[in-house]
Amino acid sequence: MTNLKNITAEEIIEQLSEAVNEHRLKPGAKLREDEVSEVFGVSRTIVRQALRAMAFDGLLTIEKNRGAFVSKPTLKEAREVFQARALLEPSTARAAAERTTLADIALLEGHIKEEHEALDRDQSGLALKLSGEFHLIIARIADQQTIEQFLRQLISRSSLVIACYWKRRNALCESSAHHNLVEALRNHDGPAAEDLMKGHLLDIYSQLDLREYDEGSISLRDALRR
Amino acid sequence: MTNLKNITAEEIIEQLSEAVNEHRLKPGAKLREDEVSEVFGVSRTIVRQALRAMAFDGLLTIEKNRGAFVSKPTLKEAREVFQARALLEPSTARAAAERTTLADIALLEGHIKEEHEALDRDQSGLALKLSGEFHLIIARIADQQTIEQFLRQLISRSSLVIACYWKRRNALCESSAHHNLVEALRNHDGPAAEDLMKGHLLDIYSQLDLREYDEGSISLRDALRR
DNA sequence: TAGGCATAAATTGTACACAATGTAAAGATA
DNA sequence: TATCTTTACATTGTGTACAATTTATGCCTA
Repeated sequence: MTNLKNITAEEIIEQLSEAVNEHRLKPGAKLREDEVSEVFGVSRTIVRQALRAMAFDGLLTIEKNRGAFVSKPTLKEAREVFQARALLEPSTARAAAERTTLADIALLEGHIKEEHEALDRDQSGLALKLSGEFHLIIARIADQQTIEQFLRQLISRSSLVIACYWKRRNALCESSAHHNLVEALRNHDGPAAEDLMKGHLLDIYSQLDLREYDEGSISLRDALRR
Repeated sequence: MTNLKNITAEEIIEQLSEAVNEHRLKPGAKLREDEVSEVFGVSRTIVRQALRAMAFDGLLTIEKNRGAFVSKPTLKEAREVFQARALLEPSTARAAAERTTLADIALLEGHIKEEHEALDRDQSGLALKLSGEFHLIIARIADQQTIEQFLRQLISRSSLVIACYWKRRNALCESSAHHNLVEALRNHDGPAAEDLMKGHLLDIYSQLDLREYDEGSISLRDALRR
């Protein structure tokens, strides 16, 4: 991959996170320290730093003496992630609307364009990553670094949720939600941006299959008893 | 301190975090790896794990090749922390109200009692920590682990903000806000809990001195030019 | 053949040595 | 004296060896 030496932990985090967000690394996948250190040409020390950092963001789950795995959100976690986003993002979009510049608009539109192109090429993973970045940019426009950090985690975890619970296997529905949001931002219409974001999140949420299934296997015995 | 061996990184995080939350470790304080490892009787490897973890929560700031310091929130960060809390906590309090049990009430009242006792003994640091835990318990009652994690960070960082920007040096004002919140939760009155929490956070925020001061020193030259 | 036990291999966890860097002290020069 | 340089020291960063643990393999027994 990147063969130039002096690869830093941050670069590994960047690349691995991207792979997770694009679903090239799927929930449950194991990341062996030796393997990663070989791929990037660094020592295990650096790799461990990177894996730990990603675990803090919830992207990986580290099981003691067993290793690092791409996290598999439970149903509860999946719901919580979108509940948290529902609290943070609409207000943030409203705040962003009041500060949006022309450069911001251009950036957002560029992202939408790339996203569409990715979808046309059936690179749904890439499209998903770009879609997530779109939401992050809005937090950046709002100039809310603290919330942006939280959102970065939540959006990455959303990607895991989508990997696990998305209803239609084929395509990410091509909605005009992002386009409408950009319009609201362009017009500095805070309330509209807030409403659109709220609706957009509900829209995504509704396309997840979060029905309760038998979490059990606690009661396998019960399940077999007729 | 704890002399029994096999001290784990988590225990170090726990103890150091407590010290920061109680203002026994003040913003700007340096945590040398050797010193910490001596105190806890563990190797630097473990200490480094702990310090890194705390840095992720924003409690410490690690400067490359210089070490770990208790974070000093900037004015902007201070505002952002409370803006984020304002988005998360009121809704969480409302959700909590619908699920509060008698055991929860007892727990919260116990906390309030301890907090008062600490204040009576002039242990304002301890009171502050207990006050923060009160807010965390509400998130736990709401059964929102994701939000609880974020709040844990935000509340710790609030403690740093208070250490840096609290107006009156002497006492944490003895308000009845927590007591009123418990009443709302007891009555399963979600809207009331939400409003009380919103007001409570504004109340704390208004007691911070977040006036813009000359962040500069960028322009020392300008400052001296008459 | 299935299950359990012992052994070997693979993998992660930790300590430590040394390298890289930053910091303070002493000396030199003007 | 003040400022810059050099030197020595203190502290953090990284690679590696080894310990602890888990996982896989083969063997034995019922």
